[in-house]
Amino acid sequence: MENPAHRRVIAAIRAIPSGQVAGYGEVARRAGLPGRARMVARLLADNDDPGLPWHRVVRADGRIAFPAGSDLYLEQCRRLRAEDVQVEAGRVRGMRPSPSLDEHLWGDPG
DNA sequence: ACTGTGACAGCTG
DNA sequence: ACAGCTGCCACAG
Repeated sequence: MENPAHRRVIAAIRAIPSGQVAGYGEVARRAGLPGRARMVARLLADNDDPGLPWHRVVRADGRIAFPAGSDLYLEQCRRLRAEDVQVEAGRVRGMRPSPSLDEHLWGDPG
């Protein structure tokens, strides 16, 4: 069964262009459902559509959501690399952790 | 209604 | 960058 909110999330995931990634919370936000990151995760877990680019959804810090070494982890890693996405230590390059208070106040000294 | 769990996020040390 | 804690939402028992 599918709710209107579910369709939004699925659409948001399908909207992620190849070679790019988005966080769970990001997807939820784009779907007009701020704070529903867990919902995105649940939908993906329940998802059956092989055409859905689920591999483009990662954690907010760019890390793969699966435990390192697991089948799904390896699969996602493989798919991302197939799209020329730099993946290192289970983490996607280009994503950066949320700015800490220090960096936010003082700025990045570089 | 309460509790436990999970493909999460944000802040703090 | 890493670990710990808290807040959050949805679902199953």
